[in-house]
Amino acid sequence: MDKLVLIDGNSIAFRAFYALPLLTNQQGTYTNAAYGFTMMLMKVLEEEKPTHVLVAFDAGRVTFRHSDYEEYKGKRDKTPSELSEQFPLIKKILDTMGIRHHELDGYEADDIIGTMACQGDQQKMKTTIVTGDKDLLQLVTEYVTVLMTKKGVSDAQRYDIAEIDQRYGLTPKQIIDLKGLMGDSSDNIPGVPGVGEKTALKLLHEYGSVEEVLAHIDKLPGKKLKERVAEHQEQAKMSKQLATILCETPLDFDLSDLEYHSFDSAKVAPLFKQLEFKTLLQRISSADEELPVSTQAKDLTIHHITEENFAKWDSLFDEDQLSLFVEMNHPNYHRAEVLALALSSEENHLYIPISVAQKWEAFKNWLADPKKEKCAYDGKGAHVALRRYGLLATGISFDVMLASYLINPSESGHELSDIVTRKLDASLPADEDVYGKGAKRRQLEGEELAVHLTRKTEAMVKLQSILEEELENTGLSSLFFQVELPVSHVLAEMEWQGVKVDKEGLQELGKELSSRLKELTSNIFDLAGTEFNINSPKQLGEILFDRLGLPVLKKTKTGYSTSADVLEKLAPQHEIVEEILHYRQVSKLISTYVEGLMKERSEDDGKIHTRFQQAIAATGRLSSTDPNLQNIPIRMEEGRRIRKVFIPSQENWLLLAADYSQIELRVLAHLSGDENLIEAFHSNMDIHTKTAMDVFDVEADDVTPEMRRHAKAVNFGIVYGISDYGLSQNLNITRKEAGEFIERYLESYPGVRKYMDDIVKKAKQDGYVTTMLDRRRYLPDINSPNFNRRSFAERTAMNTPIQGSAADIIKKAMVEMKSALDEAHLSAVMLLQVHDELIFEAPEEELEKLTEVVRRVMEDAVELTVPLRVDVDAGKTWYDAK
DNA sequence: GGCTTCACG
DNA sequence: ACGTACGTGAAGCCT
Repeated sequence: MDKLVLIDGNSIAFRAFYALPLLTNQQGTYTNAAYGFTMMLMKVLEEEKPTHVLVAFDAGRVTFRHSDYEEYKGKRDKTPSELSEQFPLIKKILDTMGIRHHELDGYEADDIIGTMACQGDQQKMKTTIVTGDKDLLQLVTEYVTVLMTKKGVSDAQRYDIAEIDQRYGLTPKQIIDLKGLMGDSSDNIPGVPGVGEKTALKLLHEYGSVEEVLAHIDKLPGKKLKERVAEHQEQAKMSKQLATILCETPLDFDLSDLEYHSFDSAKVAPLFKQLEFKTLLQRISSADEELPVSTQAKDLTIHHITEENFAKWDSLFDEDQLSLFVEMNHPNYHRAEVLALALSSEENHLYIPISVAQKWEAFKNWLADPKKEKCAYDGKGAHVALRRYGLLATGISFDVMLASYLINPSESGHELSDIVTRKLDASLPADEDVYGKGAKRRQLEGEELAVHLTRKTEAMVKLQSILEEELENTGLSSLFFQVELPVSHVLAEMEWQGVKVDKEGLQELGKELSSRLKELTSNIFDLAGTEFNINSPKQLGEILFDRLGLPVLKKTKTGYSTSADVLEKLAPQHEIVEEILHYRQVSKLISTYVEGLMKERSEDDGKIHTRFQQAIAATGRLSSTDPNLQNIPIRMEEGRRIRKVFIPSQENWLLLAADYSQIELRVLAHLSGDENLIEAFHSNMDIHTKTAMDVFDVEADDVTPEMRRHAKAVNFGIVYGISDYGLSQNLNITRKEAGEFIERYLESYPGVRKYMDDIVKKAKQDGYVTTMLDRRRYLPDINSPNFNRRSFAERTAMNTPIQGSAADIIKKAMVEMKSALDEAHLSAVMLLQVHDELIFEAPEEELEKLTEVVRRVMEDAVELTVPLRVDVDAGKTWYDAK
C-alpha cells in the first residue's frame, strides 16, 4: 500500500529551532534546527514507513497573497540568522537521505503541500501532513491526516476528521472560516477584531461559515459583536481567502517523483558525524548492524583470573597505573552485591570474580597501597562496596565520573557509556541495555559479564589521558585534584559511618502522626460531605472547586491547582482548607520521613547510610539519595521533630551542627566588591534588617517584621538572579511593587548591579560562567533568540557563581577537616553535609575542642573580603543541635 | 513515566 | 506579550 508523507519544512524547522538550545558543532555551525528537524524526520520515517515523501519550503518573502493583501505576514519578525543559515543544511541532509524537497517562487510551503495532499486524496492514498501549523488542518479528508507537533518536536498529535470534530466541533473545511473570523496574528491576518477562538467557534457552530455569519449579522448576540462584524465584513471575507490553501499550485513534478525507499547510512553517517548528531548516528548505525559490536570488543583479550592462575599475574602490580571497575548488581553500593572486578593496564585486561579477589594477596596489597595509583569510575562507590567485602581501596588518584562531571556539570549522563560516547570514537553498551531495566532486569554471568566489564576498564584507560588533558586545558585540574577527588574520599568515609536512627522513637512518632492523620481525614470528609482520596489533586480539586464552589485562582496543565500557596489564599473562605493543608503536612511526614527513613535504616547497625551524589548538580553542590538527608524538615515544628530520631552512635556522644551564616550573600559581597554589602558584613549586622533599612529607607529601630520579611525575599531573589515576576510570586505582591523593591535594592548596592550586568555580559561572550575555584558551567542558551530560554540562562549566569562558590568553599573545608581532626587528636567524625552545614558526632568531652577546630577550618577555608561566620550547636539529637 | 506537590539549602 | 525565581529528591496519583 502506498503511503505519502508531506512535511512542512519551515514550520518544523521553526519549531525545532525554538524548542532546542542554540547548539553548534565544533566548526561553529548552528545545528539545533537541523537536529530537531532530522529527529522528527527520522521518527516519521520509522513510524509511517512512507513510500513517497516530500518536504516543502517557503520561497522568498513575497507570495501571491501579498498582492492581495500587502500587510500579509507583515508583523512577523525577521527570521533570525541563526535559523535561516540552517535551511541549506537541512536541504543538504534531505539530499543525502534521498528525500525530495521543493519550493516555488510566489507560493508558500502550505500551497505545495495542499496541492499534493489533494492529489493524494484523489488517488485514495494514505497521506500524512507533518506540521506545527493549525492552518493545515483544513486539508484533512478521509485519506489525509495531519500530524501536529505539540511541545517541542518529539511529541505529536494526529488529527483526522473525528479528532477535529472533537476538538473544535468543526469540519476540516471550516478551519478556514475559523481563521477568517478570528484572524492570525502571526500571519497578520486580521479577521474580525475582538473575535477570538471562543467567539468564532460559537458563531460557526451556529451558522457554519463566514458567509452565513455575515448573512445573519442582525441575529448575532451582543451589540458590540454585531457592530464589529458589520464593520469588518470585507475584512472577514478577505481573511478567509488569505487562509485558504491552494490545491492548484503549478508544480513541475508529480506524485511518482516523490518515491522514497530508504536512505544509505554509509552516506548519511559521515554527515551526521560532521554535524555531531550523536544520538542519531548511534541510531542509524545500530539499526544497521546485526550485533552491537564495538570496535574494541573484537580484539580484546580477557584474562580470567582464578585461584589457580592469579600468581602469574602478581607482577602486573608493578605498573604505575591501573584502571579498576567494580561491578555491582544494584546502584546502591551500600547494599549491592559485588559481582566481579576488572583491571586494565594499556596491554592487559583482567576479569576477577569477587571471591578470587578476596583471596589474592598481591591484589589486596596493591589495592590498599595508597602509593599505587588507581583510576576508578565512581571511586567512592567502589571503595564503599569493596570495604563491605573486607577489601580496602586507597590510592584512587583519578575518577572518570568526576572528571567528566567537572568538564561539563550540566551534562545529563555521566554513566561510563555516556562518557565513552562523548569522548571516544567508540561506544560501550549502557548498563541498562546489557542488564535490562525494571521487570526485564536479568543477571549477567560468565563470559558475557567478563566482556562487559573488561570493556569498561579498557575504555577507562583511554579516557583517563583524554580527560586529564581536558581538565588541564579548561583550568579545572586544581579543582579536580585538590578538591573534588579528595572530597569524594571524605564522602566515602561519611557514608560508610552512617547516622544512627532511634527506631522506637521513629515508630512512636509514626503512630502519633497516623492518629493525627486519621482525625484530619474524618474532619475533612465531614466538611466535604463525602469521602474521597485527599491525596489525589484531581479529586481534591473537584471537591474544593466544583462541590464547594471555591474560586479557582490558579490552574495547572491538567486541571485545578491545589498547591499550598493557592490553598493558603483560600483558607479564610472555608474551614476545610486549613484541614487539608494540615493533612498534607502530616501525610508528607509519614510517607516521606517516617516510612521513608524506616525503609532505609539498616538492621545490621541501626544506621542510615545515604549516598551523596557528586556528579549531579550543575552548580557543584552535592545531592543526597536513598534517603535524602539534605531535606529533613526544620521549618515547621511538627516536622522538625523528625530530627529527634537522629542520634549519636555511641553512649555519651553528641551530635554537632556547624553552619555557615549567610554564605551566599557573603560570597556575593566578595565577588561584587560592593562597598555597602561588604561594610554590612564587617559590622556583623543582621543582613536582612540592613537590606530593609536600605530598601525602605528607615532606621534600624523602625524596621518592622514585615519589612524584614520582604527584604529577606529580595536578598534571596538577588542570589537567584532576580526577576520582578519571581519576587512578586514569592511575596504575593504586584509585579510593579516587586520591581520597585529590586530597583531600590540595586540603587543601594550599585556594586551588585554592576556585578550582575558584568557577569551576564561575560557569559554571553564566553558561553560559560565560573566559580571562585574555577568550576565551570556552560550556558548554551545565553544568546538564544527565545526570550524564556535566554532569561533563564541569564539568571543562571547570576546564580551559579554564587551557589557554586559556596559549594566550592564547603567542599574545601571538608577536605581540610579530616587532617584537622587528626591533628587535634579528636575521635569526632563528620557524618553529613547539608549545603552550608556540616554535621558531626563526637564524645561529649570533645565538644569544646571540636567546636574550635570545626569553626576554624570552615571559617578559614578561603579568604574573602568579608569574614565567613560559622554557628555551632550541639545536642543529644539532631533536633537539639540547633 | 509524567505530573503535581512538598521537603530542604 | 511572553511567563520564570536558583539547586535538589521523594512520594502519590494517574494514564
